[in-house]
Amino acid sequence: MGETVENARRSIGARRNPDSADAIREAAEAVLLEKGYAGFSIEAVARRARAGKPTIYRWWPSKAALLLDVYQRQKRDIDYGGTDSVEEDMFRFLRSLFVQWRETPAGDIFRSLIAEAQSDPTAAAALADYARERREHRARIIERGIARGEVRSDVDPMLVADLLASYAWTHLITGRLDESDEAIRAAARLIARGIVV
Amino acid sequence: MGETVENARRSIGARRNPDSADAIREAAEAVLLEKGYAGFSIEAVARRARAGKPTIYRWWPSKAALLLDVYQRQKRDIDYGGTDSVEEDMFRFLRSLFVQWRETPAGDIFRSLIAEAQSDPTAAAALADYARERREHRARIIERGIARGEVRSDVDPMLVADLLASYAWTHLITGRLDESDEAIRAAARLIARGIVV
Amino acid sequence: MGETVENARRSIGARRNPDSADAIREAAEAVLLEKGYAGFSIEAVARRARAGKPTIYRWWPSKAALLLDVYQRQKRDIDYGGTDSVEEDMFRFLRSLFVQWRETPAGDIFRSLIAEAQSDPTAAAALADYARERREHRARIIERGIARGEVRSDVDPMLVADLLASYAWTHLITGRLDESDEAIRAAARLIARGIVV
Amino acid sequence: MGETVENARRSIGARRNPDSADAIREAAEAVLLEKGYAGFSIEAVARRARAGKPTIYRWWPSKAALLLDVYQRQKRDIDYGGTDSVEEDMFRFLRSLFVQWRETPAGDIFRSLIAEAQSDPTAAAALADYARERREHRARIIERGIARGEVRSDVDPMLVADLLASYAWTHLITGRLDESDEAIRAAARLIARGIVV
DNA sequence: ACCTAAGCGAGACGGTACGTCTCGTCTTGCG
DNA sequence: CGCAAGACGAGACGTACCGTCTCGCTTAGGT
Repeated sequence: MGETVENARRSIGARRNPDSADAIREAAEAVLLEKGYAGFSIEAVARRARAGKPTIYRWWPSKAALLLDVYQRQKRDIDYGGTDSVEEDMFRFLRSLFVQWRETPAGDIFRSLIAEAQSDPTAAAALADYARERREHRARIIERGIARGEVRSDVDPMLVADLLASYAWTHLITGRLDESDEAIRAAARLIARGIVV
Repeated sequence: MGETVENARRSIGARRNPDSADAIREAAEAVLLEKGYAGFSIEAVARRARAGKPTIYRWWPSKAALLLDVYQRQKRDIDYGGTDSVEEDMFRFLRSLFVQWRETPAGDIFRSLIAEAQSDPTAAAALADYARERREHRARIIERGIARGEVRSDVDPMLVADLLASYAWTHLITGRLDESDEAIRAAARLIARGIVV
Repeated sequence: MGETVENARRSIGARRNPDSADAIREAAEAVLLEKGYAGFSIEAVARRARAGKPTIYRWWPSKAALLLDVYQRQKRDIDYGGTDSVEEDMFRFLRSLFVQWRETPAGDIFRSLIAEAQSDPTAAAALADYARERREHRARIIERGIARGEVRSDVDPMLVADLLASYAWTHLITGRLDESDEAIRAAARLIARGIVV
Repeated sequence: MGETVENARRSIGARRNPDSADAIREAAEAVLLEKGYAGFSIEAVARRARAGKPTIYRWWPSKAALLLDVYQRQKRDIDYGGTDSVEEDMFRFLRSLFVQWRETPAGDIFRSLIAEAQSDPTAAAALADYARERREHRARIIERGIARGEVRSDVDPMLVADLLASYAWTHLITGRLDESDEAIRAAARLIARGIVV
């Protein structure tokens, strides 16, 4: 999986060199991990990847684009439950997300992306798109609940997805990913109570 | 309110000059408003306030400290309800916060503070402190509900406050402060249903 | 000679841009001339040259290096005589140096360099090197005198060169470059008498 | 003599407090010794002396004034010979000066004063005055030589004094105070040969 | 015995410069 | 034409001093 380039990468002609792109993504992730968002600069990534800065700018127009790319590359599947209980499904989703953010670089990367989005409109747009897509995806938990008659039919699945994500995001950006399973379950239960028939 | 200094501010002896402090706070707010978080630098604030950089660093150890100061100075009271319905109280709190963030500089300032906290640990600590204090304050809505028997006594008021704040924060940082009253009420109702007896 | 850059200088690739180097040298000289050593700062030079500070630091590690460069760029040839009389050769050397220091920026630049060397060890080293090289060069006047039998063979040419330079330097740093030809010749004659056979 | 102030110095009424003046002079000397000219700032002296900056500015209008004061306070007598040989007298003077500059703070202080004089006109004037006075003093060595018939009567004593001082100053400012007695004697002999009958 | 005047330590003030960092752009020379 | 390399103008970073200011205190000398 694209281990560190040893001697030197060169151009492979008039087209994008996938090795370079990978090296840059890996370097970005490594820098983010080691130095955090504060030390995450295009300079640092280029140095680390032994890549020229223009090569980065050529393919990722902004820091945000690189962050998003790295985040999606890094992200693994989330447990969306699939039990016959919305509470259980929501609990598993939240716990799974908390674990992933806590134990892989994904959390730091996503925090960086959120930070970047507060000043860079393109990052903001990308983040908004991504968030909507994820909400839609998570909304299926509720839709399934409605379908099997567990959840009231007048509940807006997107609103519930929004509440779930909000809870997770806010814990991420305030450094509270260390919530216990009980605490997470309590949140899931509270929301579940609000929506079951 | 913050009239332009005419000739020049000077030292007023071996103690802090409140005029300078005010001028700096005002300049910080103005820069943030005009240039956004991306253009918010100590240099820019100093230039705008006609203050020396060391004067800023003397009293605000970091950009975060200045941001927080400006935010608290800017913040006005929030409607915490006080009706005999937790749903109504929560709705009023959320709507009032959305309005304030949308229609005053407070929203942009708080977004900046959140962004800053993702890279600056002191900002993160300050933000966490502030958030906890606010949560405790908002939890009273629920405590009142429990006291009058409207809310189940096994509900954790801090968890509810957390959910409320999460909803608001996430809408702030994803640029969705334009939710309709109906949407906000739907969120409040959902949570309320989950906690009433 | 040093026309003003019109639109903007740019990078010309991964190598030094001679235009920038020249612009910086010219700006340094101009600043030194107009503001004197007290007003000679890297900031001021960068401003004047419309160059970034890092560009200056990249090529001149210290103020001293820039000063020395400017001095050598500015310096023109000195009359080292070449007559058949050491007295006449020494006189011409001294007079030529006094004239140059008095009538061109070289004098002020060299004074600055001496001042800088009193606090900056790298400047001190550079100045010591330069001084030694110049002494060796000037010592040839005496060596020629020894060769043609005019000067005693037990005279150390470097000592004589040292005395000559000392006389000039001291007059420079105490603002006594306005010595008459007679005064300069008297000094040359005194030293000559001490060394002829 | 002027031991470290223990508790605090205070005003002693509407007149200069000699204790403060002494403490400042001592602090100036100590700072110069420990940090060198580069670290010699009014701030540093004030800190060291536990004095207010205005107290320093009140009595010494410039860094140069303080330096000169400290130099004169520090300076001890020089051996002006008094033998019946100008060469011996000049040698003793030079050696004595080299030793003093090398082994006491005087050398560093004087270097600083010379540096300061290159940018500060008041320092330059003070230095020029001081130098002239010292030259006149040293010229007596030659005058005595003329009086006893050892030195040619057409020799200008001030020129000889100038050459002597120049040799010493230049060695001071180029860090060559470590000349051997032989080297110093060679210089004295060369000049002596040029002036004896 | 009171009052004024000036010196004192202290330290904040508006500034300028420091030397370093990163930004995003540019151009080269190789492949 | 892509690539590594790295220089470029720009400008922010946080720190050190600059020289000035005002404070609250102390003391001496004139009233």
